[in-house]
Amino acid sequence: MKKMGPENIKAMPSWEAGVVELFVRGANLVGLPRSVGEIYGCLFCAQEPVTFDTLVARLKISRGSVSQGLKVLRQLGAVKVHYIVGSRKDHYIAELSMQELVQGFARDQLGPHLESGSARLKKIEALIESEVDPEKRSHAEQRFNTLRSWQQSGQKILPLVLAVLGGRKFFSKRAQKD
Amino acid sequence: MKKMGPENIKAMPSWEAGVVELFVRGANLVGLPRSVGEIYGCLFCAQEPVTFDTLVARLKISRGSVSQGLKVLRQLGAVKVHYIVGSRKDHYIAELSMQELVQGFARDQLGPHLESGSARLKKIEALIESEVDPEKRSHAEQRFNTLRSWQQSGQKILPLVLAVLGGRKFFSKRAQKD
DNA sequence: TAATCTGTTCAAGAATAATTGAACCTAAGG
DNA sequence: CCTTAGGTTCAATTATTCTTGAACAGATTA
Repeated sequence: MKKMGPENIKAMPSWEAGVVELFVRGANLVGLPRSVGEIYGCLFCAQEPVTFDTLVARLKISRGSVSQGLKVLRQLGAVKVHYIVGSRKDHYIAELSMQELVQGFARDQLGPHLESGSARLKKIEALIESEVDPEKRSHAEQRFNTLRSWQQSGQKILPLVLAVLGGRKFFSKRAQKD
Repeated sequence: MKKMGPENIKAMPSWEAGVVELFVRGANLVGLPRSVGEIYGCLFCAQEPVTFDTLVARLKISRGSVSQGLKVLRQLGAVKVHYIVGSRKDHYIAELSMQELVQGFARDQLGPHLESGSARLKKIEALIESEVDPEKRSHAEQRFNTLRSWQQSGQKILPLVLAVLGGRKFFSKRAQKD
């Protein structure tokens, strides 16, 4: 089979650089590493599926970063693998549906936090009932109720956001293996 | 004037420790340093206004951290200073209105990002019009439109979130000096 | 004015998080 | 089998962010 010659490694056009920068800031905003933003940005701009090696060349980051970044993005549902016939390389494309992106983020990044938060609230409640002496109990309970009401508000918001973005359903329990 | 004896420095009750932990994780979730979460958590639990020194003692963190943490929290509107008569010390109380907290966060943390994002979008648009060669122009424009539609969705969401939390108005331009 | 009390600032050090690159798999080709 | 291409892993390095504490500034009192 044909050996691929050196790839498409011409410099990134400036509008793409701008988009990449935008996604780098976005990634940072939601607590993801810069490299993840770069990779998504690059795929977002691309007209055709992009290979691993092209990402390394275009972004000038290490193979390790690309591998890990793609892993995160696949897991979030932000990129899809596009298998191309006579090529052993994986080709990647960006998921452009905001709905998908937000759902993936909610599932993988927010979900676990919300669950653990919920567990912690239960613990706190138990501690209040068992360890706070009566004179202070009422105040502690009041604060606890505030926390719970915040949690409830939070839970209302997520589905709402998904609805605005055109989404239908919410996250169940997760699936998708590495 | 009377010299204050050594403060209330008994160990933090375990339910408070739990709440502090919760806020530490919350702070981390929204990109704020641990110490800010600790301080807010401590104030949140307190029955009465708390002094600077009490925070240092209860949380076992440095005066510098407390000073900086309180600065952030004041700026966000998450704590208020409560002036108490015959005391030169500042006393702090936590703002318990979720609405206030979210508004402050939107104004100080999100706002600037959204504005700069908007500016970047304009730049990208200009670059596409001026530098992308015709065969690729249409694709680039299509991607740009996707970005803009995402931005618009984002802008719809914020007021909506504030509404769910009982808020009325949104952020204008900011005020409040250090 | 000196002395003390409160709190702030910021450079230096400590702690975290991200990136790199070489070793390492696995599948396919020869 | 042995080799190579394509990717992944992970320990070590590097970059970033947080915390600390000593020096500082203002404000009050003696």
